Amino acid sequence: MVRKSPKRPTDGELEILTVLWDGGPATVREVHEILSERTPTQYTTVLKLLQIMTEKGLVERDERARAHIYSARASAEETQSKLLEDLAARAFGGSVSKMVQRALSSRPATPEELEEIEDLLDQMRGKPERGGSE
Amino acid sequence: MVRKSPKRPTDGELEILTVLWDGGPATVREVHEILSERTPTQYTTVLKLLQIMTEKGLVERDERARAHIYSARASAEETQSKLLEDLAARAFGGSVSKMVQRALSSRPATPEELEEIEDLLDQMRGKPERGGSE
DNA sequence: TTTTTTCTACGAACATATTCGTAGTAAGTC
DNA sequence: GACTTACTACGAATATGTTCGTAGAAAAAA
Repeated sequence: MVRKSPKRPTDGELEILTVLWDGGPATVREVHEILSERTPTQYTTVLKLLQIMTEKGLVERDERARAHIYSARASAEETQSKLLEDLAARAFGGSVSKMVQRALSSRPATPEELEEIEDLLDQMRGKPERGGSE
Repeated sequence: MVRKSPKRPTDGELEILTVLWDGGPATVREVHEILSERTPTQYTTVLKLLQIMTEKGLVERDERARAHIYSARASAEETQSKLLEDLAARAFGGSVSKMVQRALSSRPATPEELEEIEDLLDQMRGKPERGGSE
């Protein structure tokens, strides 16, 4: 058996996490309602996924009420960062900045977005110490 | 049956594509040799994957010699861009620039890298029209 | 020519993800 | 209390990905 690294969330899981990040803790019904606007799905499909995600530790479940309330265990920020790290490792030889460059060169951003990115760069130049992960 | 969008390459497929991008067209043996340094794998596993990738159109196969020669069908650039688009869609509400910002803020780059990114931004401000792929 | 090596094809086992139906139970309604 | 609705648990079918062994042919070596 091959030991896989912490494994990123699957597509389905990520969709659900997105709902939870956007709207906060929610019941199966609520998740299902939001989700099925985009992707027609059966109620029990969402339920099952949430149960699996609970086992995996991706979400937390509050069982006090009859309708359990699920919430994302990791923040959007953390998960997004991990996904990016993962993609960088798999497709960019581990180089986040190569990845950023590809992202920027293949898709022009609006002036506002450029501005924001610019600010970020300034900020990083100002204090090049470690801010976040890893 | 749900029609999925063009579907990104799987992990295994991406690993092989990376080898082909780096070293150019190669036989199964060559791919296997390079690959198995990182990930111990059986020869026939690589063979099978390459066969599947041929069916899927991810690689092209030159059968003139006994040992077939495989080459990546899409460039690294194209594929990387697609992977980024895909991740942006799945995890960043479709916003590439949000994704870039997350990538930059979670992982400081070296001054050289910052410089490169800076140049890219300048370039984009110079000509904000569509430049590249897609 | 016989033997050994190198290749491809392919089936099959196994793992993981996804989807949904059915069963059973608790809660609300009449 | 009887009936209907809302929920969870769970099994199972299906899809896809991954891994590898075996068979057979072609080529190279002896």
